[in-house]
This record gives sequence, C-alpha cells and structure tokens, in this order.
Amino acid sequence: MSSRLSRIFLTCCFMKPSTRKEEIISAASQLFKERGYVGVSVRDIAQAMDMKAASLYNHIENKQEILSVLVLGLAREFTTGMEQIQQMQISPLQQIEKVIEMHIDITVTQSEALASLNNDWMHLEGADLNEFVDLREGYEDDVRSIIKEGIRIGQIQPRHPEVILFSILSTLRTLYLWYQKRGKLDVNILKKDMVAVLLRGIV
Amino acid sequence: MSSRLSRIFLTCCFMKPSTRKEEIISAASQLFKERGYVGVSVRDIAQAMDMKAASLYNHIENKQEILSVLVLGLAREFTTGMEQIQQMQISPLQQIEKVIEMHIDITVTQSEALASLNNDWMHLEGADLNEFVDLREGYEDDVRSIIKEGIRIGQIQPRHPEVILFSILSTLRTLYLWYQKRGKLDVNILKKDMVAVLLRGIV
DNA sequence: AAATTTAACTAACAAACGTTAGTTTTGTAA
DNA sequence: TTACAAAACTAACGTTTGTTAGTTAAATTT
Repeated sequence: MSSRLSRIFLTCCFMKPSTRKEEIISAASQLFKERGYVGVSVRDIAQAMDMKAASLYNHIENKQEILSVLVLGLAREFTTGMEQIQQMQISPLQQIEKVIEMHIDITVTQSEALASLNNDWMHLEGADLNEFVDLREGYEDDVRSIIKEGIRIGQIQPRHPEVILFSILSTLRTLYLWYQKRGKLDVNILKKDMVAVLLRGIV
Repeated sequence: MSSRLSRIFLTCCFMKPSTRKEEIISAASQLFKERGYVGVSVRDIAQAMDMKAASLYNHIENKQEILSVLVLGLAREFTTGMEQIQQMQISPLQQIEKVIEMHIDITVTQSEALASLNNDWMHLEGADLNEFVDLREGYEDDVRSIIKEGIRIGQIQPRHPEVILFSILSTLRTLYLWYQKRGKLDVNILKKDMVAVLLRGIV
C-alpha cells in the first residue's frame, strides 16, 4: 500500500529511509485529505497506526515534518517534471499536453499528498513555507511562459494568458478530488479526453 | 465593507438580522480564507473584532453557526441561481454560459465565503452537513443534465460528460483564488474570456 | 550469552481550545 | 433621572493539543 510512496520518498527525500516513517506519513496523508492538517491531531495519526501518540516521535521530529515531507516532496516533483518538459524541444502546445499528462500521472499515484499540497500548504512554517511559495510561483511562471510563446507563434488563441493559465491549472490541481470519486476512469482515456477538453473546448 | 454581505444575509438567512453578527461572520470568513475553519480560533475572531472571545457569544450561538451561515447560505444561493437558469428556456449551451456568469458574479462579491464553501464544508456537522452534501450533489446533477442534453442535440462534443463537468466546475470553483490575486480584472472581460476558453478551448 | 540499539510504552507538562457564568459598562426609552 | 436592555467584560471550566521524560520490551549485533 505504501510501496509507491516509498519509492518516491526514497528517490527524493531520505538519506536513511525508514519504512515505519513512511507508513506514518502515508497514514497521516489519508487523514489530512479528509479533515485537513489542523483538523488531524497527532493522536489521530497514532490511532490510525495502532500506537500511542508519543511513540510517533521515535520516527518523526514533529507534526510539521510530516506536512513538509508531503508538500515539499510533491512540489519538487512537479518542478522536476517541468524541467524535463522544458528540455524536450517540442512545440508549446505539445508542452502543454505533456504538462496535462504529468498532472494526471501524479494525480493517479499520489492523490492523498495532492490534497495537502492544495489545502494545507499554508500551514507550513518558516523556510519550508518560503520554499513552497517559490516553487509554486516558479511553476506557474513556467506554464505562463509556454502559453505566451504559444500565443506569439499563433498556436494558441490570443486570449488573456492569465485566464488560460488559470483555467488549465485549476482543473489539473483539483483533478485528485474527482479521480477518487468517479470510480477511477482508465488513465489513458482520461488523458485523451482531458487534453481534448482543455485544448479544444467542448463545442 | 460588510454592506454587501449584509444585504445577502438579510435576503436569505436572518429573521432578525443583527449588524454586529454579520460583522463577526464577515471577519471570521476572512480569517477562514487564510487559515481554514479549524485553524482559526474563537479568540482569533474576537481579536480581529477588537473584543474578547466570550463577548462573541452575545451574538452567535457557537463557532459552528458561523460556518453554517457562510457555507449553507452560499450553497443555497447557487441552487437558487440554478433554478432560475433552468426556467430560462434557452439552449443547453446558453445555460452553461449563464452558469459561468453566475459563478463569476458570486465570486466577485463573495470570495471569502467561497473559500469556506470549498475548503471547510467538511467541518459542518449533523443536519447542516447533510443539507450541504445534498445541495452540492443536486447542483452537480443539474449541470450534468445540461451537458448531457447539449451532447444529445449535438451542441456539445460527445466527450465523457464527467470530464466536461469536472473541467468546467473545478475552474469556476477555484476562480475566487485567482480573482483576488490577479489585480481584479474587469468582470465583463473576465466573463467573455472565461466563456470563450471554457467552451471553445484555446487552440 | 551479553551488550546494544530500536521502538514501543506510561505519565505528565504547559498551552490553547470552545464555552459558560456572573458582572459591569454602554446606549436607549420612559 | 431612572429603568431597562444590549453588549461588553473577567474569570474560570473541562478538554484537547503537541511534545518531552523516563521506562520497558523486542530485535539485532557483538
């Protein structure tokens, strides 16, 4: 159940990965998805793991660390994905398609962490909060640049770039809410229809 | 500052409207927008109003009531708006345009309450929670019916209705986040571009 | 087999939480 | 001016919060 998460954490965050730690973070993320970071107590997380609250502190530094790992880990993953797309030497429109597909891939494998990314990032503190805001703004800037270039070369309609950016990103960012609700559509069909709707509209 | 909210509450919620109560709810909604319902204490709300926490209870029954008024008040407003659109005897596509415009109008006048509607509805309790879920599901069903009818008569492309529904609603629901961030674009331009992007895509 | 490390436990802490009771101030009507 | 109602206050309550200290059981290493 946590093997997918494990692999991700292994590749991006931990020097000495602790399976137990990842289990805790995974359990916490499911609770955060339902009630939010502030609405979930350390005792709630412990109960979900069948242990006492104090025992968690053998594996984590504090409650904040759980949020940091979840939110920053995922934010860095988006940024890495974006960097790969930027190196791809394809047209702006094809780049946007890749962005859409990346969001769908991440949504399918990590919908719990995505909930925290969207709803609980503001409860990060200090340097973590700053890093997240920077990553997020940078990511938006990257998508905006693609859109503007697409408009410049006539591949995208000359609407206000901000409206296009917002329309695409807000759809992709809340996709996790629907994917879990609507009996998990096939990923490839989802990608095809989503690209079609976002790029070519519905009429 | 709270005069717009006042008018809305007056027309939909209170028998004996209390200006002070609305001020409290308005102040609370601004805090909820930033830190969420659970992340804001009764003492925080009191401080924002320059009073002591206990004094709030001269005007409100408890913390929950604030959330109820905000979330259910807005949810009922959306449902009322939908009923008006349904009675309009226009084509499905024109109905969707009206839905988009309604969301933009509500976003512009009530972006704070929209944050609670989107992020804090799950902290409602008992009958309030049930009513909200019913309103929300009913609203989604109504939009879905419009889309399906549009597809049936060939006015809308035959994509999976769920993808279209999700793409439109998630954009409209998170619009409040962008409207306040991006120096408040002109409402009419916003409506025009938004309708164009959502209906006809970007290519 | 002994020594050491890991990870669970119990107990407790100070602070913050929502809320209540009782009291005082403030503004309005008689 | 007095009487009354509305709305602020102080003080306190029982819970829950995140976290620490100290202890014990289990697993691993020497």
